[in-house]
Amino acid sequence: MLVERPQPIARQVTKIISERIRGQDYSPGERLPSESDLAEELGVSRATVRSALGKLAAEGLVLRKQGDGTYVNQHIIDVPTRMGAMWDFVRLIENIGYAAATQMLESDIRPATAQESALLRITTGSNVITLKRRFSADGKPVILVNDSFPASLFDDPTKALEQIEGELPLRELLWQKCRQAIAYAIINIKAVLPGEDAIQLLERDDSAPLLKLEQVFYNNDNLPILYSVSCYDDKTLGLRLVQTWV
Amino acid sequence: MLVERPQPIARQVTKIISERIRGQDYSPGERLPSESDLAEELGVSRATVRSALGKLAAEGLVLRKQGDGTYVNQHIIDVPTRMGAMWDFVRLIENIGYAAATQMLESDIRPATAQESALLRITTGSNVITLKRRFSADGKPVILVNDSFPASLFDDPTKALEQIEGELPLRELLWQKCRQAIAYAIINIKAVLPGEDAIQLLERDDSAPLLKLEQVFYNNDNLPILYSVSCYDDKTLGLRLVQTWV
DNA sequence: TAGTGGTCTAGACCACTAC
DNA sequence: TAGTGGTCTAGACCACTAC
Repeated sequence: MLVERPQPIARQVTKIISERIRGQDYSPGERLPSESDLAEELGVSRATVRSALGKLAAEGLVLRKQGDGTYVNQHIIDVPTRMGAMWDFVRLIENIGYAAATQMLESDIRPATAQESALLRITTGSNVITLKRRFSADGKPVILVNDSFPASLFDDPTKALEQIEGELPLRELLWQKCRQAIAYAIINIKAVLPGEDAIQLLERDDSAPLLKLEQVFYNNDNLPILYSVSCYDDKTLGLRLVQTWV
Repeated sequence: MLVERPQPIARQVTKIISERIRGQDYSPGERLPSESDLAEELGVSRATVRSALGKLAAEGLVLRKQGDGTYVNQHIIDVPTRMGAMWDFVRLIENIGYAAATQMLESDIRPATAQESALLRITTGSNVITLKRRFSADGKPVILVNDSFPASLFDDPTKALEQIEGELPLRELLWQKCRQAIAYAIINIKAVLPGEDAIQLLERDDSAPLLKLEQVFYNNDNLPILYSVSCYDDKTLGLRLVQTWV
């Protein structure tokens, strides 16, 4: 169950090429070796190389031109927030160059509200575990997150509450403690004026608007396992992302 | 140059399966036929079926379970905004169920500002074409867009200005008139208080915050070809999207 | 026209799950 | 244990571009 399996070859190739680009073994704007040459050099099939390059193209790290070649996209190297990483706040903050810190403000286990039971599709009154966390960049609070998930995911919910630490990304926590993998999420983005709560906890001296992200995460069996609401100080952080059409 | 080429087989397969799901030939939550069965039925290789299913899985329309099967994801069918379609405002509005209308408020050709010339990487003072457009949902104004792109993309910029109509998506326009295809975009999402301009043009009776999207679009040669700033009334429209981890 | 990326096939073997 | 999706290969042909 917990044996270390080797990474798939395609993933290894993705990593190798990605590191060559980031390490400037392939310079910004430069044309990569052809797919056939890469396949020969790395001792894999061309299909495997194409699979790896496809991943990098979807991230925007390379641009492909039929009949010509594959080029390094210098602009994307500095853009910290690829879409998939958008919700990993610690990595997001660190990528921009700040020191990230996580603080657990509250954690509780209590009956679900009507909204929670609807979104998480559990019976009203059954227990949810709730967390209120705060993320800081260089000591300045920038993100406020309220999470709630069904207590039934854990064998022993009360014990679970003690084990939860602020540092561990919820994605990891849900996998390690509950064997729950997140398959997809439905996300709602809004602009809001901060409430009293947010003004105080984000230490705002004004009431400039915040980004609010409401997210419901589903597992591979299509069951909701996490409801999360984040208030996001875009003045300090900036929510940047890359969109590709491949 | 303009001959109609048949769609790639994988794309056709994607379309067929997608339509079967949306038309409930495969019911919500149901397991699809196995990849081998689909391949046989459609007369294509399993690799082609997998390529098509990969696209649908990335959109969140199906969930794959190794050793088990591929399942229809009923939740996603109603979510209008897949990430790729997020910037096609007309489709966005219509998908939610409103009647969409586009209005060209201003169009101009003038020397680039310092910011524009920096973002579009053209020499200061060279001409840009600028558009101010407004999108409505059921007659209610909901999105305000300011576009600017280098006049040099057109052979005859002055003439081009006359040809531009509000209805045509810029993506189409850039392709049809300039043979420019958008490869990727870098997007910035912010929350702002609406300016005088926006309050008036979006006919707001309050000054509730708006979403602001700043986007720079690049072509396949990694040259910026379009700078676009959108103010977005999330109260009426809601910015919803699906994120998958595949 | 040589060389590039884009598409597709047939086949093999593996990891995993429902039964 | 039968059947599923996940990975990988070798090879073919095509569309397209730089030269």
